[in-house]
Amino acid sequence: MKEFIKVMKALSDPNRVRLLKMLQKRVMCVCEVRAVLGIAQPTVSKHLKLLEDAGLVDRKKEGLWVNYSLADGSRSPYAASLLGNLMHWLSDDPGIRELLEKSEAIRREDLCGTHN
Amino acid sequence: MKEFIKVMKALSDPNRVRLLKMLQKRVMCVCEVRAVLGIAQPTVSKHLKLLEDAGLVDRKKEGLWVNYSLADGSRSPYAASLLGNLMHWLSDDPGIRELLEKSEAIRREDLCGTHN
DNA sequence: TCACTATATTCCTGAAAAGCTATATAAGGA
DNA sequence: TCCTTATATAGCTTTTCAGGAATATAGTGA
Repeated sequence: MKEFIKVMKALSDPNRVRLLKMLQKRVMCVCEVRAVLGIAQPTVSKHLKLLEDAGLVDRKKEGLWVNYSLADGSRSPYAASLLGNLMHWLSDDPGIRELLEKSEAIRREDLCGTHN
Repeated sequence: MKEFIKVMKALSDPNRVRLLKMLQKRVMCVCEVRAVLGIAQPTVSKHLKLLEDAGLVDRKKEGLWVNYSLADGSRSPYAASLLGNLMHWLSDDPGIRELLEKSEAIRREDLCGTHN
């Protein structure tokens, strides 16, 4: 039950759902997410940690960056099912579409070093 | 997005999930739920209202009682999918098994009128 | 070793939510 | 009409959680 609730809570926040929808398209680092969602960097890190604990996201440190990607679902059957559903859910949502466009236009090299 | 979040939030509480698992077996009134979950009657009513708003549960007033049942999913595709998954999810959970047994042993005629 | 930078952690604040008691509403029977 | 009873709502308290600012950690390169 605890595992199930953890996954559901992770999916109960709009910014975390947006994050997952973006990760469906490509791997992202923290500062890219920050730029697209328009929230502070520590907030992004916290969301990502929550998603990782729920088995929804994998992290891979590469040099100074940390690349986050959708989990394969091997850690939680609930996460696996929900990620599968999310693939088609909300694809027509205007807000999601807008975010995905913004996400495509962003390059991490342009973001980092300028501020944070 | 709002509809999606509403469903996920509704499924993020253990007592509401227990409630849905019980409703998989049979229709229940508020005081039956109260007796099985061991929480106050107003709390049960609030949970049920939330589940109804999310399209997960249907209510049908019959005389003095209100009978709650699982929704057919026609009001929300998210609710429909999740209810489908819930049918097999958590069926082996010890806490859920225990609740279902307790639920079977309860009759609303024995509960009501004594207190509330 | 020393700066620089991407990410994580800590601490705080305000809003949301679960729980309760007390009260209101609604339906049935006398 | 009055009383009883099942459920809903209001008001309150406590806990949880999203958000931000400030600080710590961990890589990288000079």
